Amino acid sequence: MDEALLLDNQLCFPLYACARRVVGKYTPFLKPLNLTYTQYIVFLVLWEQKTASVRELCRRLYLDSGTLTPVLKKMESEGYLTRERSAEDERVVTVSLTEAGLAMKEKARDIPMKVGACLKLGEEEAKMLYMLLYQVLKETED
Amino acid sequence: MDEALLLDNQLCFPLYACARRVVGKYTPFLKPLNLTYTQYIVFLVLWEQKTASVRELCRRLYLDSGTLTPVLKKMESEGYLTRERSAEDERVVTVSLTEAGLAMKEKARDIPMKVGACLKLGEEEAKMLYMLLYQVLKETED
DNA sequence: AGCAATTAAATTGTATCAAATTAAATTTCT
DNA sequence: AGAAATTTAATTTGATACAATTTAATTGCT
Repeated sequence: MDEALLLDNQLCFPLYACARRVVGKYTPFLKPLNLTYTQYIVFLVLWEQKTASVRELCRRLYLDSGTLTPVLKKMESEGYLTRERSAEDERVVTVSLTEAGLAMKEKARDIPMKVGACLKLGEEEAKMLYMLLYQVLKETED
Repeated sequence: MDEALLLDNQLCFPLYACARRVVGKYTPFLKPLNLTYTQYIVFLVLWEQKTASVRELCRRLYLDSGTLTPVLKKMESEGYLTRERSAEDERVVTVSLTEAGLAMKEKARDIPMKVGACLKLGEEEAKMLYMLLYQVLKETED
């Protein structure tokens, strides 16, 4: 028998399933705000720094421009942010939060707490999981 | 400041990014076999048990029929499996591996090892991560 | 200065995903 | 038995993802 090929022996599998499950836990809280998960994580960055290039967003969110561009355009059309070519370097598109985008922060304030409650992980376990995930992200760079 | 809204404080985020990253590590090994990751995990189940209902596949893979049906049809059209209505209960579709599907197992044999090498996690860490992920999957059921 | 290499976004094509709906079969209840 | 409820798949719809390509701008090299 091929132990290595057993579904339950593959680390990738629970990782993949778990990510979809946890992202899904956000849906009931995001839906009333008319936000998707991807839009939400874009907001998380912009609530921190208010302005970012598309490149920076891609890097921080581990997403590529092919994914983010349409999401950003949608958010722009909904009035949550603006997209402008940089004057110094016209390749760069700078994304900036609008007042409406900033206002959304209040409505989303309690989401992390609510989702956290769904996970039922102890503090130590959450910290450990967090650490291991970032370790994998770091080790698999490039 | 809103600590909870910081991107780096959200467990969901590295989980989501990490899952996509690790799935991406399979691509270079799956592409020569002309397989996608989803097709690969369907194979993982079928290499174990040769036959499964769509329902069983959905449950084991944490995917729903909306995702699996087109994948299974594609794999059927490529000759890797068959789909048949059960005689006893015609709601049930039974998926069965063909010879070609079984033969694929040989070609995929070394994939777990190759991908595992990319992750660079120690045995203890891998075990811990694995355990925590399954714990989250269990705690977030229903 | 001028060309090559690089970089940033956007575009295109393929493959997922999940939620909601539909349709058919089966089970349960009376 | 027959209606109602449940179950299983399939379908439809909307939003992602990523790879590969394209376009335009900038940088590096000579």
